[in-house]
Amino acid sequence: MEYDFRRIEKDWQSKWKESNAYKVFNPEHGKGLNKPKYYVLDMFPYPSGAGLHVGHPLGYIASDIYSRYKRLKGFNVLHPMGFDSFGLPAEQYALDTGQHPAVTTKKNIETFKAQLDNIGFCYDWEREVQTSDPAYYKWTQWIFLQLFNSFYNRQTQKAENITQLIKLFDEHGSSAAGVAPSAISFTPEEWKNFDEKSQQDILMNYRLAFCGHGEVNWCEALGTVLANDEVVNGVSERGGHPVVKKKLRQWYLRITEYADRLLEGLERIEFSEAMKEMQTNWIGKSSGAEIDFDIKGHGQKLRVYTTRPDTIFGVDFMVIAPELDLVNEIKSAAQTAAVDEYLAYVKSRSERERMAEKKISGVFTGAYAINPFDGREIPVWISEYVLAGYGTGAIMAVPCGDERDHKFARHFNIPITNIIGSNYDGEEANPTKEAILENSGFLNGLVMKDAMEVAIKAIEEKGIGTRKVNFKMRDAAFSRQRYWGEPFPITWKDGIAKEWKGELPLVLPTVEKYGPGPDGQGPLANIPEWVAQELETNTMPGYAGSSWYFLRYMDPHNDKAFCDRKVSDYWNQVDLYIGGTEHAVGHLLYSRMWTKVLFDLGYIGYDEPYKKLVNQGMIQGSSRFVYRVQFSKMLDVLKGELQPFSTLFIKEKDFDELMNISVNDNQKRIALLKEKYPKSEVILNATNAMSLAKLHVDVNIIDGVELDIEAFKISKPEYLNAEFILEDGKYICGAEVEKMSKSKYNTVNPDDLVMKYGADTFRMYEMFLGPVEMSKPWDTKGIEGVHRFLKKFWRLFANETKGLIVTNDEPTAEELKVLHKTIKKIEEDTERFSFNTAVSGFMIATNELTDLKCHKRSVLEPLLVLLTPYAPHIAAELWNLIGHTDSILDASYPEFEAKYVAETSKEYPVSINGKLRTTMNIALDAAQPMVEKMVLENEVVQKWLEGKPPKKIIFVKGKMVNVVV
RNA sequence: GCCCGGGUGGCGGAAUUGGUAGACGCAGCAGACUCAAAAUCUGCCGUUCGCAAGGAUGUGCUGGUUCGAUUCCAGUCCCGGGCACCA
Repeated sequence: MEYDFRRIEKDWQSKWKESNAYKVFNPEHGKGLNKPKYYVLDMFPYPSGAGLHVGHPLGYIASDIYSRYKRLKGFNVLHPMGFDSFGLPAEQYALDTGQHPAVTTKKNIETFKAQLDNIGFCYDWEREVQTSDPAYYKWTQWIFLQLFNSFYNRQTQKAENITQLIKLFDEHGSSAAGVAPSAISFTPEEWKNFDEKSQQDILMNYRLAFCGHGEVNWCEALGTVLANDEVVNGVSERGGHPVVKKKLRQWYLRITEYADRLLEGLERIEFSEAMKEMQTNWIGKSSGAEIDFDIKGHGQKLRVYTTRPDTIFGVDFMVIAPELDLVNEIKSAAQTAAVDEYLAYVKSRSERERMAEKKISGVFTGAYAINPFDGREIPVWISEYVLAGYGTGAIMAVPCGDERDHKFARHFNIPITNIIGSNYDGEEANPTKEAILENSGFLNGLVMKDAMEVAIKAIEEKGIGTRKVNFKMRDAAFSRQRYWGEPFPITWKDGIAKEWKGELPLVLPTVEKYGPGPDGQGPLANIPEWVAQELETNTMPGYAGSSWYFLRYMDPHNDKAFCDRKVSDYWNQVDLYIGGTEHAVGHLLYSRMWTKVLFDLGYIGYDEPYKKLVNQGMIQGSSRFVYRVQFSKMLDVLKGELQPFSTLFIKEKDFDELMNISVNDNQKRIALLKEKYPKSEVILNATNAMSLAKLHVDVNIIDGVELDIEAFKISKPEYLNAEFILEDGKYICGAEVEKMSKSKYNTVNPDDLVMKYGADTFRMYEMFLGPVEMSKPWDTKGIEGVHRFLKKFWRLFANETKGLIVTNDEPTAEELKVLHKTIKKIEEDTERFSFNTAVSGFMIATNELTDLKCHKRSVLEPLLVLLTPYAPHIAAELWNLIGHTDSILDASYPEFEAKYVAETSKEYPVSINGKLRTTMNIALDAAQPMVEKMVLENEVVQKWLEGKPPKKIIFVKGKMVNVVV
């Protein structure tokens, strides 16, 4: 009876499918109610055309193991899967091939599902969601309308319906409590007398989803705007196309109103410190003050933002962002030419240039600001290092305390005032907060961090400024000029945006062509019927559908609500969320905001979606290279035809050496080759034209680093006559770790591994590679070891000749010890997501039981249950083989206490410095001084000190490890 | 530049967080079974001295605390990730 994993896995997968074994019940159906709930969620995939590679399932396997474990522990577990099926690549594909994105998406999803089922996940597919499904995006649109129809009440600190804001305006005008300051102030009467357009324009400034004109990240190549987190180093995250700032009408989410709550919420959830740090940095909260400076000889005031009001006496110059209108109002006649020239220069520089080369530049405006405390005249400069979009777009520069200000002052020879005495060395700025202030008027003698409060109070008393908190985070751009996304249920009439009157969903229409519409509009603008209805022509961004999907899984077929309140109360927060770090400041921030809004409006009962987040590491590809030298006939070169004449594959280090020789020095290159490979036919016949190339080779035809030359020639027939330079009869490939991708020929398809070793082996091997959180290059080599383990495990139950060999004998103490040790280890490891050590635990137990020749049911049965989450198919098969008629999926996880106690010796708990230790484990010569230091709570040690030594002390390598009475 | 992680055999990685460093697996070496192969099993496997028993040394580097440090502290050098003119 052999371990026939192919048959076993096929059988069980179809059995589980037929019996709906993984169906999850909501409480109203009766089945879940008496159990506590547990919600395990994976970040759902974008169904790309490339299918799954071995990197994808890492997190899915971990979550599947944990779900199955929790289920065996008696929880009602929700562990769904779905697809984030709106997005750019499908649309790009449509542009290229003319195939409708819905068609390709459907095909891709089918492939994904087949691949996932192959690995044996316990998804309830009846709960699948697809963001591009009208039944799903109906509710994305509905939630969008909730955002559109809400504002953030700063007094109650939550989202409220827009009608409440209208009421506030009716009663108190623009100065109503809780209403953010507005550009225009108005009384209740004025409000009521505004025409509709004016009223709507004002309301738009408060809606949580709003439309505005602003500088957006415009990507010409993609023909759409991008959110800040979708732009990396001045190019688009997807595709790496250049991004420029452009003023456009766009939809936004007013996420800035939630900045404080998004920060506060981090304290209540289990995210990794790194993740919290990333979100905190992105939100970028800082507190300080805004201060007005009079400008000499102008009615104008210059308002700056600073986090260090304590340094107000150290201000030696001011800097304004070049984009500010104020610049032109205050520039002096003498400086006008210089200022204009500088403005032109700034305008000529692209965002990328600005980021790439940060050189010190700027120009004096000719104006002076007056320090409100000592009346000093401070020159006002403009420079591109001050950003128009942050704070007031103007700063007070304190060179002795700020590195950038210091460099600027040095560069332009501006005299530096020292207010921190010896803490400033004249060479480098010192941003300390601990120094005692000097040359600082009424702040003299104060420690800087204490002086901050004093300074802010003085500023407020003088009426020249206020305490101010600023955030780096901006409102999120929420519209895309694309086709394959949710349409906005919004109509425009006379410049007023209104909720679409029809019944949701507003279905995405079919288009003839997917190209952009007129004037930077989306493809929807090409459809006459759409435009005739005055519908919004933008669509929502990719993160719209993913911002709330975790709620839809709870109640996926509800057509009355996005999710019944009773159901969302039952399933509550996601207990465990597994996914990559790449969504740190995108999806994870947006979905937290949406959750808070839905909570504020009373639709759900909690304001954080994810209780605990585990970031799985990326599995990188381990690429292999061959190093090609190609020669062409001289005659062909002269004719301009570079037909490859002969090909040679050389060693990596020789290739590197060749690369160091200039391309123009072909003779030198050939000489080097002749020296290295004097026997090579190819080189002896070499002519002048040589080309060098480092080529990716498919990792699947390589064993380690050794190239299978025959297989290589079959896959690339053009190299049939190529010559290979061998070392010890082998061609050794170069190796590099890169991102796993088809174009690098370093992807490994899980289907192939499942076919060769089985799903159970594949699952366990992915876990065995190392901690889930860790990124590591894929290496197929070790998979044999895990496969051997499963075969060995099988042989504890059955044997080729005799068949089933499980006995009903009583276990020995030694066997029980193995069992209990293993139970303890696997449980603890599974609880703390240490799946790699848990797999080791199974291997150790199997080895030990094999050595003990233990085939006893009472020992093997609990182990089998233990194994179920990790290798469900083999566990189910063996469970039935040993006579169970029920499903192992319903078995109850064994809750034995692990017992280490052996018959012959006892370990006594000893407390050292207040910490409990289970063993005494000390060097012999060090024992006496240590014992004197110990807090003695232990009879044996007490007696020892009284002169009654224990019966036996066990030493290992001179160290006492155990005490026996 | 700033902020987080992390440096342990030939390799992936363990070490219950201050108590036998290198579990488990891969690779390697030697052997058993076999006509042979596959499969399976046994032994060895950080470095170094030794025929051996055994000794010395060893967790990036330099110090420190401790009876005892891979673990804690200070300094330093590498590697990975995030942010990057946010005043």
